[in-house]
Amino acid sequence: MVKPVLDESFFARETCRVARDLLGCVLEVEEGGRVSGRIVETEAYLGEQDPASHAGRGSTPRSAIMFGPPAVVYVYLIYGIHHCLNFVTEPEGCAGAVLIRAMEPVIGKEIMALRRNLEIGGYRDRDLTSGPGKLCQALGIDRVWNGRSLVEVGSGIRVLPAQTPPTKVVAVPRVGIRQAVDLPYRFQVVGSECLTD
DNA sequence: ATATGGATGCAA
DNA sequence: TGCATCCATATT
Repeated sequence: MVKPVLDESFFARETCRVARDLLGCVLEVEEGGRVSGRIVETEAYLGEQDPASHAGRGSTPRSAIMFGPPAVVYVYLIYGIHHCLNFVTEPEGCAGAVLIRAMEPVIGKEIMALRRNLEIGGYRDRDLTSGPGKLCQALGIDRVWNGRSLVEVGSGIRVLPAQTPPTKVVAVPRVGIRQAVDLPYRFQVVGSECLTD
C-alpha cells in the first residue's frame, strides 16, 4: 500500500484555498532522519495584486519561482538570519505561495530539539516549531531546498492529507508585513498549542 | 525593548 | 555601487 500524498492538483488552486486546506495536513521531511508535524498556521501570498508578496511587483530573480509550476518548495532568508518555507501554488504562469508558519511536531522531536539547540526534556512542543524560522530550523530546511518538488518521489519533502481535519479554523490578518496588513490571509487551527504569538 | 546580520531590489 | 527594507527570534 502506498502512502497517500498531496498531488500537484492540490497546489494548482487558488492560493487562499490551498493555505486553508493545508491546515491539519502533515508535513514530512526526510534528510538526516525523518521528522514530521501537523500544519496549524499558514499565510497566503498572491501575485501582482498583493503588495506584501515577493511577487507583488512582478517577477524578479527571487520571486520568479512563485510564477512557476505549483507543488514546488520556495525557501528564502529573512532578516539575514532565519529561513522561511513556502509552497508554490496556482497553475504555472500565475504567481502564488503559501508560507508555512507553524506546526505541531509529530515524528522526530529529538532531532528537532537537537537542531533547535534545546535540551532534551527541557522544552515544550511549541518551542520547536511555532514560527516560520523555528520550523525551518527544526526541519533542517535552508536555501538548498529552494526549488525542490513536493510531489516527486525521493525529493525529501512531501505533504500528507489531514488524518483528523481541524475542527475550527480562522482567517486573521498577516503579520510581519507593512503592506496590505488588513487582508485576512493568515489561517490558523483554533486551539493549537503551537501557533505563533 | 533590543541586538542580531545577509540577501534582495531599486535608485543613483 | 550604496542603502533601505525585510513573511523573525532569543535575550535583556
